[in-house]
Amino acid sequence: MPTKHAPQKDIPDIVVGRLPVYLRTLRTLAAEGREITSSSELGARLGLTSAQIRKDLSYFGEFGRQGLGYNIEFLIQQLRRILKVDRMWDVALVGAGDLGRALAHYHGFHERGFIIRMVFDSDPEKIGTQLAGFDVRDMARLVGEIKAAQIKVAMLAVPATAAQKVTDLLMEAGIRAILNYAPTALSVPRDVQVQNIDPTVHLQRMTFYLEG
Amino acid sequence: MPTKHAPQKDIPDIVVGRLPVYLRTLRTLAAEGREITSSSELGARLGLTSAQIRKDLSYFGEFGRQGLGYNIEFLIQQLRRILKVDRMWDVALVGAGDLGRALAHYHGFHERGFIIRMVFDSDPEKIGTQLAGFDVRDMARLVGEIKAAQIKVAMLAVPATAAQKVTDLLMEAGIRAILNYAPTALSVPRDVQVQNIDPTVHLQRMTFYLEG
DNA sequence: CAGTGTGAAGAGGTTCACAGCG
DNA sequence: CGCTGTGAACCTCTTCACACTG
Repeated sequence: MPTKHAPQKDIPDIVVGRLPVYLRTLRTLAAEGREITSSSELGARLGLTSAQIRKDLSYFGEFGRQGLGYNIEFLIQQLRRILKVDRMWDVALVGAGDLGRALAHYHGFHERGFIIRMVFDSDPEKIGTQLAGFDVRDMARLVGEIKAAQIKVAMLAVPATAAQKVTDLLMEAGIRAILNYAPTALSVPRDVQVQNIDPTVHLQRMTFYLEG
Repeated sequence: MPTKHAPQKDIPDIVVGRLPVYLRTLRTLAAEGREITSSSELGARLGLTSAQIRKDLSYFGEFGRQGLGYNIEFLIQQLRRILKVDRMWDVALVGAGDLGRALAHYHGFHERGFIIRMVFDSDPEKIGTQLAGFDVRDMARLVGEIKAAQIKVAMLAVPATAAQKVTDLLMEAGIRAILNYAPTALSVPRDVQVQNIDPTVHLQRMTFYLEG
C-alpha cells in the first residue's frame, strides 16, 4: 500500500464531476436515517455500476470497509473535504432578472457550501432596490466590490449579449469560477473554471433521442 | 462515398451532447452576419480542437467544402434536423415557484425549438392564478391534460421531495424527456431521457479545482 | 493552398474479476 | 461470507496526420 492519492493533477475531470452527485445522494440517504450504504446501492440510485463508484472513490482514498460498505456520515465528510465544500464559498450573483431573482431566493445553496454575498445589475431601475434581502448593486462597481470582498465564485445570469463583457470584468475582479447561465460560450483564461447551464442545450440533447 | 450515417444507434452520446452547443454558436455567427465558418473557428470559440468538430459532424454527413469551410446557414439547418428541432416541441412546466416563474418568462425557448404549453402546481394558492400568461393548472389533472395534449417533454421545477412522485405521474402521462431542476436523481424507464440541472452540483464541480 | 473528412494511433474511461479483509 | 479496492482487459473517445478537393 504505497502512498498515492496524488493531488488533483491526475484525477479525471469526469470523476470529479460525479462526486457532487454522490455527495448529494449520500445526504439524501443520511436524511432518510441510514448509516451505512454500499457501492451497489449508490449505483442503483444513480444508474451507475458499483465498480464505477468504487473506482471513483479509490482515486482519493480507501473510505469503505470490506464486507460492510461505506459509513455514510464519514463518506459525506470525505467528499466535502475533497470538493472543498467543508467550508463556505462566498458567491457574487450578476444579473437581477427573473433568473437572478430565482437564484437569490433559492435556499439550497447554503447547506451545500455556498452563500450569495452580493447581487449586481446594470439596470438603473433595479440598482438600489431590494432582492431577496440583498440590495442590488451597480454593475459599474462590480470589480472593486468583488475584489474588496475577495469573492472567487460568480453566478452569471445576464443576457447573452452582455455575458462576455461581464466575464471580462469578473476576471479583473479576481473571480476564479463562473456558473454561466447565459446561452453563450465564455472566453476565459485556462485556469478559470466555467460551468454552463443552458436549458435549451439540455433540451436539445434529449430531442435527438425522441421519435417523431 | 458509401452510405453510412447510421440511425442514432452508434452515435456516441457525448457527440450528441456537443451538437446543441455547435448549433448555438453557429446561430451567433449567423447573427453577426457571417456566412462561412471553419472547424478551427468553431473550435477556437468553444475551446475544442478543430479535429473534434470535424469528426463529430462526420458522424452525420459531409457538410463542409474542402478548402472553404462550412456554410453557416446550411449547417444550422442540418443540425436542427439532426437534433429534431426543425419543428416545435410542446413542453409542460411543472412547478410554479421562483424557478418555474423564471422558466415561464424565459423568451429563449421559442426560437430554438420549444414552446411551453402548460404550467402545473399543487399549491391551491397558485392554482388558477396567472403566470406569464399561463393559468396555473392543478397538478391533480396533470396526467389527463398532458396525455390529451400529447406533450412529450417536461421541465421539472418542484422541490426534491416531490420530484419522484411527479416523475411517476409524468411517465403515466406519456412524457419521454425530462429537464430536471430538482436536486435529486430521478428513476425512470431506460428509454426516457433525463437531463439534470442542479446549480450546486455545478458549483461543486468547480471548487475542487480552486485553491484555498 | 486552405480546410474537410477519415482511417489509424493514442489517450482516456469503464468494466471485469478476484485477492484481500472485516 | 459480503463488499471493498484494484490491476488488467476492454471499450470509447480524441487527436494525429494526410489524402483529397474546390
